[in-house]
Amino acid sequence: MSTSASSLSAARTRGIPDATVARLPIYHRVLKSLSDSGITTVSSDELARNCGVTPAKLRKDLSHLGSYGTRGVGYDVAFLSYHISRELGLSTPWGVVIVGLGNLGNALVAYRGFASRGFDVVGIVDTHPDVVGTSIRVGDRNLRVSPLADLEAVVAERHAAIGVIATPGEVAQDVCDRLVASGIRSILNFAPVVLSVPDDVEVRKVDLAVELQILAFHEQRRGEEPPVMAKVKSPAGYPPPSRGYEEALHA
Amino acid sequence: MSTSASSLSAARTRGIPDATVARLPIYHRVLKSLSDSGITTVSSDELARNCGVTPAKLRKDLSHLGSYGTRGVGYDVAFLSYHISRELGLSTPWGVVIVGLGNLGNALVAYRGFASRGFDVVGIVDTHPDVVGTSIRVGDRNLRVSPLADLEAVVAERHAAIGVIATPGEVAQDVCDRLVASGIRSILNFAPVVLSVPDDVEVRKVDLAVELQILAFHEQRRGEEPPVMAKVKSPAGYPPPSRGYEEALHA
DNA sequence: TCAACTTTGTGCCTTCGTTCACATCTCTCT
DNA sequence: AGAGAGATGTGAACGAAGGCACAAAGTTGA
Repeated sequence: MSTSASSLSAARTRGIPDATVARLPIYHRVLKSLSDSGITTVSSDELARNCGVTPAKLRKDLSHLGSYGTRGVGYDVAFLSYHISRELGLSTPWGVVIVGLGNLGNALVAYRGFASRGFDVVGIVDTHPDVVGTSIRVGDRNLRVSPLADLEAVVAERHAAIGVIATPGEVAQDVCDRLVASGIRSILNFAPVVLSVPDDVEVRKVDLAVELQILAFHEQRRGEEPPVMAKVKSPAGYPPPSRGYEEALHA
Repeated sequence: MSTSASSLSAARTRGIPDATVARLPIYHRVLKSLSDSGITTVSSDELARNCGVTPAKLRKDLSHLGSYGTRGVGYDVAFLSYHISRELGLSTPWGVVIVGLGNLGNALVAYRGFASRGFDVVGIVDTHPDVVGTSIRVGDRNLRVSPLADLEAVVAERHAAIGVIATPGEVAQDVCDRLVASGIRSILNFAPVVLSVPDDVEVRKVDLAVELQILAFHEQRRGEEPPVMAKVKSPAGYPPPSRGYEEALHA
């Protein structure tokens, strides 16, 4: 599956398989879409098609939450949507602190999908003098960018529950350690490094280059050489010409 | 794992399990890091620690590529790194076309990790008159932003093999269809929609909100209520107060 | 009321992925 | 040269996830 990784050892929680949990947000989003279209009832076949999964898988997933469907009819869209959002813990918004305000950090702050799905950006942290102290519009209010030194205070005072790391790789572990020390136990990491954290902290990772490399693998395995890009040709032996190493997401 | 999903039916290719393929890019990156540190040999224990996996898993993964280690010694960093990059198809750079130049699209274009890991942004496409025609620095040269109408031509003439969708959800399926029609068979989708594609096209998906929701699920299941965010309280019945629906990544 | 039809929920089986444990091979030291 | 230590590669056991097929339950129509 796409770019993600969990470091939390507790594989499944209260009997709901991880694979199911990973799909619930999709179901939730599609249900909301259906609801907005005025549809009030949907069958597992129909819903599954919209979610890109098989009907059997969908029904089994939903069966882990309880029996919220009606045989012979299907699922009530609003009812099912509510129970999924409840299961996902979206009834109360979660505070999110974003660390790193480079290109990616900016995109994250501007991303309106956060607010619309139960998350609330309560803190923005960076080190660069040019941005620290400036005000950024997020949602319906303005947020002042805090210096890295204030990270712990921001997390504590604004009750952040989730930390997002959008910094260069070199400082990601430091930021991570400080987030953990501040009490954060859920981290979304965009930096291209493997973070080490205590067992009770969950880290999910999004790595754009990794996604592309997985695509490249399958592309290559289609039996074709990549469309002639000319220039660079693979070396006869090893090692290949080394490219610049670690590149950061944040400029 | 990070937000990703494969729609390509061919689960495994040439005997290398999907789960292994998904980890190879990590191994490759860590090996490069070790190499840059002057380390020439590494044991599976050491490498596994750096990659955040167990030694047994690492060894089994590598065994699918061949026997590139030396018993009693470990792996030659450069040798192993080369074979992984070869397996991933990174010996020749892949052309990437990015569609959508909003906040996220901009971050992607600026992301130097692409160029450093075997990918080459050969095309940037958008619809907005303000950006179409402007020049953007990507890597060591400038690229002119093409209008959406030229998508097919850009893909064909510049030999793009991978398409990246960073558009609002509403137009993602259209863009996807046109990418596929242009011959693209590997797509990385950042728009919060499920794309439908022919069987021979692989789509990987990155959805930030989904990642956060998975974190929220586990956070909730730690037995604690989210740190008091005051204000919004969950409703007694259903449905919950509906929030604005589909939000796009691209402004 | 009853029969035909629709759709869920789930038991079973297969496939995929992970972990364990150890045989095998290499290197080092005496 | 031989013994001991160290690390890989892998068979086998285990566990998680996916898919099939059908019984159970509900609806519709006569």
